[in-house]
Amino acid sequence: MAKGFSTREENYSKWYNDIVQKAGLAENSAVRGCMVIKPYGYAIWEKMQAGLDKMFKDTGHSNAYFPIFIPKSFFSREAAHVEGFAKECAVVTHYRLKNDPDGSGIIVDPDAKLEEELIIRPTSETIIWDTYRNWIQSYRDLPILVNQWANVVRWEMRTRMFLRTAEFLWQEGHTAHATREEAMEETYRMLDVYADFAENHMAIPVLKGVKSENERFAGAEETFCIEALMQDGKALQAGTSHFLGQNFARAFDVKFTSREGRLEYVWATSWGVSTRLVGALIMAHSDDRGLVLPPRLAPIQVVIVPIYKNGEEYQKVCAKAREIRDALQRMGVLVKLDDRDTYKPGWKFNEYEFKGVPIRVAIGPRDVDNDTLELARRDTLAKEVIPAGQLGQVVEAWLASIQETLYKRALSFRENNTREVDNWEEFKQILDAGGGFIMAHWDGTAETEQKIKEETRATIRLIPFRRKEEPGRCVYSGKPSAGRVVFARAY
RNA sequence: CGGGGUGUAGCGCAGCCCGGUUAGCGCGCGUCGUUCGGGACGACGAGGCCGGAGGUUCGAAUCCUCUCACCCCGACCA
Repeated sequence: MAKGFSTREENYSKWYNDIVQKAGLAENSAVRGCMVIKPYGYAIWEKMQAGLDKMFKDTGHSNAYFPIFIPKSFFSREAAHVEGFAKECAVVTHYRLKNDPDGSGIIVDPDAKLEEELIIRPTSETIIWDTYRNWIQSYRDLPILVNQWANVVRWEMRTRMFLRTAEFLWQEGHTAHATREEAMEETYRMLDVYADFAENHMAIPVLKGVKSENERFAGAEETFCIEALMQDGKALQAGTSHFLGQNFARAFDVKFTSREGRLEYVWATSWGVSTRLVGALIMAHSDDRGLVLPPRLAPIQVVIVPIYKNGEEYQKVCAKAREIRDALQRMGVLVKLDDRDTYKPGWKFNEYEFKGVPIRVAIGPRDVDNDTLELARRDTLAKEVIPAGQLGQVVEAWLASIQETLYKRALSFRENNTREVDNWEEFKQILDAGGGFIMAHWDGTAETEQKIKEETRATIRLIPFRRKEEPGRCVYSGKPSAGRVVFARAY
């Protein structure tokens, strides 16, 4: 185990914080609840953005940008929406500072009070639908398929790096459609995009389903989500896609003339994922030696560490190292040659290990003489000496294999920690003994869900889309149930 | 907002109960030398308004009062 690292066993949340800190992903800032995302952490987010952005474009969406400030009155137009977000909004009340007359510093100028306060967006439905009103008159103007990359602010009581911060980065898609069916299709489509991204880019298997009423987005008719299981047995909501019905169209009076000449309200969706995904990535794959990154999201896929005793060897080894770096680069591999003379090879091995770099190539004088290279893979920690000429094909194979191994490992973890439970005592016992997903019957009432939450801190993560028809009895109330839902303690 | 904790060098901490020279340790940092295939070693060196304000005292990191900040656990949430 790495020096100065907590283990998952010992203290899971300390382990998580150690990784964030030691891998150089982020740090706390001078502002409570807000983090500084450091270059390496931001590079991971950029890779996520790139992957998702392409998928959004491929499904017909365009990016746009709306203001960070939302007039308070907009916000209160949709009743459920305000209700849901009111408690965590930052509000701008003034637009000017001035020197304190008593000379002790700077104060808010009381004469610069805003006519109407501005909310710093916790999400952008209201300002976007206020704008869409002017964009939409006819069915010919539909659909509108827009996405925005932005920051949002939700004044959370308690925060955790990446998983919950007062300000976070995300994307929010906001679409407008002529029919319920089309909007519903879009809601499903984007959830599939998220699931595809989670599984194929992040190597994290996810469950897809519908949120219960309690967990539904404020202002939505239905919220779909993907849920992943973290290594400590807690669930993490990794993405949501909302069918907003005509709620926002009504609130902002967005109507269009249909093909049949009728004036109708527009149908809406919204969907988002955030920098929280970075937290999911950490908790899904990393081990007691540090971060483990799936190759598709690794800012550095291969690091080359030269080994040498003196200046002469340094020249010789680095010349060869530069050759292989260039060769890998030509193949499109993200490769870094760390030829710094200020750190020792052993130090670098550890450094890149806790940064989660998938493949390490070590090259020393012996390798140059024998025309070999030593490769090590981060997921299994296996080392292998290969002929230098095979580097390209081995790297390619390993990157694919690491991506696959991580997914399979995460999948088998989830399978081993998903249990069908029909007995209330067992339900509680499993939660206290490591958690995981619990598939249990539920009577469908919010009251029962609430009671279960109060007694166990577990919530309904989702009602699976595809669940077998299996009549049963609610694990808590014993009342009839049409099928199992997924319970877990969640982040 | 409730409960618990912590503020002493860049980071992690000791010292505080029981007040008394120049406030200490580890890591990190700088210079030099030896090292370099899994976090090297030695020598020398730099770095502190002991979170802030007030008080008690001949004397405060240490005792008292007040304040501010942050962290952890809850409630709330992506």
